[in-house]
Amino acid sequence: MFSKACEYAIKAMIFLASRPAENRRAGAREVAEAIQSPEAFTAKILQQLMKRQLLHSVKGPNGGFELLRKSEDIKLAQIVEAIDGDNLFRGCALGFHKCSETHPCPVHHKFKAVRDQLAVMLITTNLAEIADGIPAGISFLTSE
Amino acid sequence: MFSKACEYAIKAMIFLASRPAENRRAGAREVAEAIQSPEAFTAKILQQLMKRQLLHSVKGPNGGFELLRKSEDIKLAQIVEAIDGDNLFRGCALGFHKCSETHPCPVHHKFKAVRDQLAVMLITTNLAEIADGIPAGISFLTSE
DNA sequence: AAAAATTAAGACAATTTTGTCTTTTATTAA
DNA sequence: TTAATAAAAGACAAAATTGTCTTAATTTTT
Repeated sequence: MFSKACEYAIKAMIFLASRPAENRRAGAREVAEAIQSPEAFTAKILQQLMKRQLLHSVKGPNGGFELLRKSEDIKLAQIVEAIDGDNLFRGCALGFHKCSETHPCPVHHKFKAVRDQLAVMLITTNLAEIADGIPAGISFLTSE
Repeated sequence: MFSKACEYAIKAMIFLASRPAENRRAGAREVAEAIQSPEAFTAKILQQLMKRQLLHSVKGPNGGFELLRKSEDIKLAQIVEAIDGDNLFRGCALGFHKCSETHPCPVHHKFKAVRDQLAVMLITTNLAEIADGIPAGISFLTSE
């Protein structure tokens, strides 16, 4: 569904959002350990999330990354779009550029409902609601 | 959403299903031209679809590929599963193997509805219903 | 039987994605 | 002010996906 990079991005953002407000900032190494992802690759992704205005970073000792906005104001769609683009939830399932309601590919109508439901979910779901389950022990971010 | 290989597979199967019953068989070149895909790569995919019991092939002059079963009896899910596996419509969105209803990843409940809708659609949609629009001029299989 | 057409198979190549390493730059703390 | 820490940037490497080419095997037609 998502690229590996996007999976890491979502996990990283959830991890940052799930930390106590007074200590939200975390370094790339800490993030990578928490979400069990390759450190250097994760660092690249965190930089992409910065360029897309989702994260902010601080260099030097005690530096690291933190959410640029409140977790309530960051939507899943923004993270996905930052890394994978919006093709998954807006593009044609068969890859046609000119596929539309009036000029549909053979599976257009079948996929439309699914794609729209996915789009609505990604656009309306904010980080806070999915991150809050972690400290509460209701959902998990590692495979153990 | 799907790999390129899977897009080609779906298009190829739709193309074959959309041909008149008396002349359903088509060679790899003909298929590739019809769906505007690289010929040799497409031939490989047709071979995969054969191994997965979705196509049958005949060698020699006037040879080619044809559906092994009636288009009504071939589901989209079988094509997708043959090429990309079932991860898209059964796996965890964040890639966890141990993600489940009782041990959910942070986005599990949010994605469950979407994934299930996708699964139902893929499993219930047969080739006939999506291929019939092509000869009728209602849907298209090329970008022109 | 021979020639032509076509799939089958496997090696090879290009591209994209994923992942690593090294050097530089900025910031903090001592 | 210096040393330590951490992000920034970019080159490099590995793996997966996408795509090509060549040779062999099979079938049909003549």
